[in-house]
Amino acid sequence: MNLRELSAHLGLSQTTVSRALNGYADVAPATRRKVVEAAERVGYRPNSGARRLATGRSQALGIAFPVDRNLLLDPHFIEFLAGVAATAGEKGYDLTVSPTTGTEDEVYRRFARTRTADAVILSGPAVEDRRIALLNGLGLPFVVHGRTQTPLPYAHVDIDNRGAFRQACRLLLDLGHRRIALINGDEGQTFARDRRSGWQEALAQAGLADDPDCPSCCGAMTEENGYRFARTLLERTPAPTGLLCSSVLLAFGAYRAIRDLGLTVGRDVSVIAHDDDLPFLRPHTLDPPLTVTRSPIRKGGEQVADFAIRLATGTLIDQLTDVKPVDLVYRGSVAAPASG
Amino acid sequence: MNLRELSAHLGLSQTTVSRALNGYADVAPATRRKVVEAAERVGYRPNSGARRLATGRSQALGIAFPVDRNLLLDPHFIEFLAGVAATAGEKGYDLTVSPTTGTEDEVYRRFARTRTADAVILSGPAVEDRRIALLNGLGLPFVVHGRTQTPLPYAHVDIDNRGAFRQACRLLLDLGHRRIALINGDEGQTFARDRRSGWQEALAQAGLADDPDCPSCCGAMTEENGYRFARTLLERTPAPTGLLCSSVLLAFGAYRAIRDLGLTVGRDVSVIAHDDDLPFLRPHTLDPPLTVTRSPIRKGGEQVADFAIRLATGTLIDQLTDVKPVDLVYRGSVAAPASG
DNA sequence: GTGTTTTTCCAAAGCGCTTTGGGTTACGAT
DNA sequence: ATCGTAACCCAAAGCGCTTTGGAAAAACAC
Repeated sequence: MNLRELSAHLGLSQTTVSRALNGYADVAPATRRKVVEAAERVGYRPNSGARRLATGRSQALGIAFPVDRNLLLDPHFIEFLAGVAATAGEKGYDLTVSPTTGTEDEVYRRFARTRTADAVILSGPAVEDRRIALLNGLGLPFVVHGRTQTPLPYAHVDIDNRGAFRQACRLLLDLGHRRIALINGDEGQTFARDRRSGWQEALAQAGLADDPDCPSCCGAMTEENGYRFARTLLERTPAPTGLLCSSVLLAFGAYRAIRDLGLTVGRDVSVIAHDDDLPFLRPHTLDPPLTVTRSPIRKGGEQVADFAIRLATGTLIDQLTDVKPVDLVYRGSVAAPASG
Repeated sequence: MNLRELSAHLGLSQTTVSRALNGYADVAPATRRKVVEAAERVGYRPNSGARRLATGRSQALGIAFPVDRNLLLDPHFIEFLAGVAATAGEKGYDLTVSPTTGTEDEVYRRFARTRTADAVILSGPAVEDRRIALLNGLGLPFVVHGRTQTPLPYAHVDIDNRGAFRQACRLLLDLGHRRIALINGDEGQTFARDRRSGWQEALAQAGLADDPDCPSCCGAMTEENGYRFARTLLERTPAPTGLLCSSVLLAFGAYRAIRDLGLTVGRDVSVIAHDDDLPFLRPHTLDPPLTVTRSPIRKGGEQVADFAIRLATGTLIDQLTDVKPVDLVYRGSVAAPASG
C-alpha cells in the first residue's frame, strides 16, 4: 500500500494525505482523523527511500563500528550502542552502523556523500582526534561521546571523568591512604587522560604530586591486564594500599591478583573502579563488594542519540553539550589502610 | 555531485553513465573507463535514497537489536555483530540495527513495509521461534544464526553444538570421569538445547543416561551464575568431577567457585567450556588454561551476512544452509579424575 | 550498394514521496 | 450583494536514480 493507493482509497489527493500524516496545519481535523485511521488500518508506512529522496534526509543516525579485534571497549561499546539504538528507535530514526578497520574517514565520507545518515555519532574520542576536523569539513552533523581537543565548538555528551577520579582518590586519601596507584585505560583516549588528571589533582592537593609511591599504568581494559598491572604494582616496595581502576573488568583482574598475593581486598588493599554499569559485570557481587564511581554508559548513548537527532533537526551546537557528574558508590572494597 | 551533473560534465547521457557505473554490457570499454575514472575523481556516490527508490532495494541488511537489559548474550552479540558488519561493509551493504524490547515483530513489519532492509538477520533463535513464521509471512528474506524447529526450509548458519558437547563429554568420560555436570545457557534457546543433547548422548553411550550424579543447571551466561551454579553442583555428594560450561564467562565463575571450595581446577575438577572467541575473554590465560570447544562467533556473523546478501540477490534458500563443526582445544583444565 | 545484425548510446518514463503555488469554498465583515 | 480572509484541498513539479524501448552508428553479410 503506497500513498497513491491510500489517497485513492480515501478519495483525497496525495498532498492532503501526506500533509495529514505529517502533521501540517492546513488539514481539517476531521479529515486528518480519517486519514490517520485509514493509514493505521491498512498498515501504511511511507517508503523510506522515497521519503529520503524527497526530503533529502534519511531519518537515520550513523555510527562507525570499529571491528578490529583489538577494540578496547568492546563490552562498553555495545552497551553504549544499545542506548543509542533505544532512543533512535523511539524517535523513529534508524541506526546505520558501518564497519571500520583503522580509520573511519571513508565511512564518514560515504555517509556525507550518499546522505545515508543525517548525523553521526563519534565514540571513543582520542585526545587529539582527526575525525572532528574531517566531519566539520564534510558538513556532516556529529555528536561526540566524550571530549577532545579542538578549537571549534562541537556537540558532545560526556561524564566528569576528572571529577570522578579526583573524588575517588580523595576518598582514599581522607581514609589515610598515602600510596595510591592508578590502573588506567589507554591514555590516548580522553576519558583515560581525564581520569589520570583527576587522580593527579587529588594527589597534588594532598602534597603527593608525582610521588614515586603513587605509580600508574595503562592499557586495554581487560581482566588479564587488570591482573598483570595490579600484580606488578603490588609487588613494589612499598606497595600501594589503594588502587584506582578505570573499569570493573580491570578490577576483576586486580581482585584476582590481590588474592593470589595472599592479600585481602578492603583490608590490605582498597580498590575503587569506574563502573559503566555493564549488565554482566556487577561490581556489588564481588567479594567484598566493589566501590565504584558509577555512570551508566547506556544513558550516555541515549543522550547522544537524542542530541544527534536534535542536531539533525536544527538545534544549535552550543545547546548540545553536556557533562554529567558521576556518583561515588561506597562499598566494602574500601577501608582505612592497615596501620602498618 | 549527482548523476545529472556528472553526465553533463562528461557529455554523456545519464543512462550511459549509470549503466557504465553499474557494469552493464552495452557500454563501450573506452567509455566505461572514462566514466569510472571521472566518477572516482570527483568522488561521485549515488544518493542512496534515490537508488533505493528506483530499484526497490535498499542495499542494507537489517538486524533487530534487543536492548533489554537482560540480554543474555550481550558480549556474544557484539562480536557476532562485528562479523556481520564486516562482511556487509565489504560488500557495499549498510547494516541497519533496530532496537527492540520484547517482541521483534514490529521491527520486521517495518523493515518489510518500508523496504528498509533487503534481508534480515535473526540471532539467538529459540527452540520454537515465532519470528520464523512471521518473516515467512511478510515475505522478507532472512537468515538465521542458529537453528529452530520449523517445517519450512530456511537459510541458516550454525555450529554443531550437539557434536561439540558430545565430544567434550566423551573426552571426560574417556579420561575416566563418571560424574559430569552441565552448566548451560538458557535452554529455551536452541544452542543450549543442542548442547544438552550432546552431553546426554555421550552420557547415554557410556551407560550413564539420566544418572542423578550427572546433574545440570542453566541460566543466563554470566560470571555470577557460573559461580553460583558451580558452587551448588560441587557441594553435592558425590560431587561431579567434570564440568561442562556453555560459555567461558560461566567457566570464569566456575573457576572462582572451585577455588573458593578449596579445590583445584584440573586436579580435583576438570572443566571444559565453549569458547566463542570473544576478544576480552581469553580461555588460555586462565590458570590452568581452559579446555574449550572453540568456534569464533564472529566468523558466524560474517557468514550470516554473506548468506543474507546472497539471499537478497536471488540465491535459493536451500543453498544457504551450513552447520560448521567445532574444534576441541585440549588444555590444562582437564585431567583424569583423582583416583579417590 | 543494400539488407541485417550488433554495438553503443539516449530520451523519457517512472519509483513513492514531499512541497510549492495556487484554487475553491465558506463565512463573517462591509 | 461584494469583498476579504480563512480554511481546506489539489495538481503538478521535482528529489536522483534505474530501466525500458528505441534510435543512430558501426560492422557484417550478401
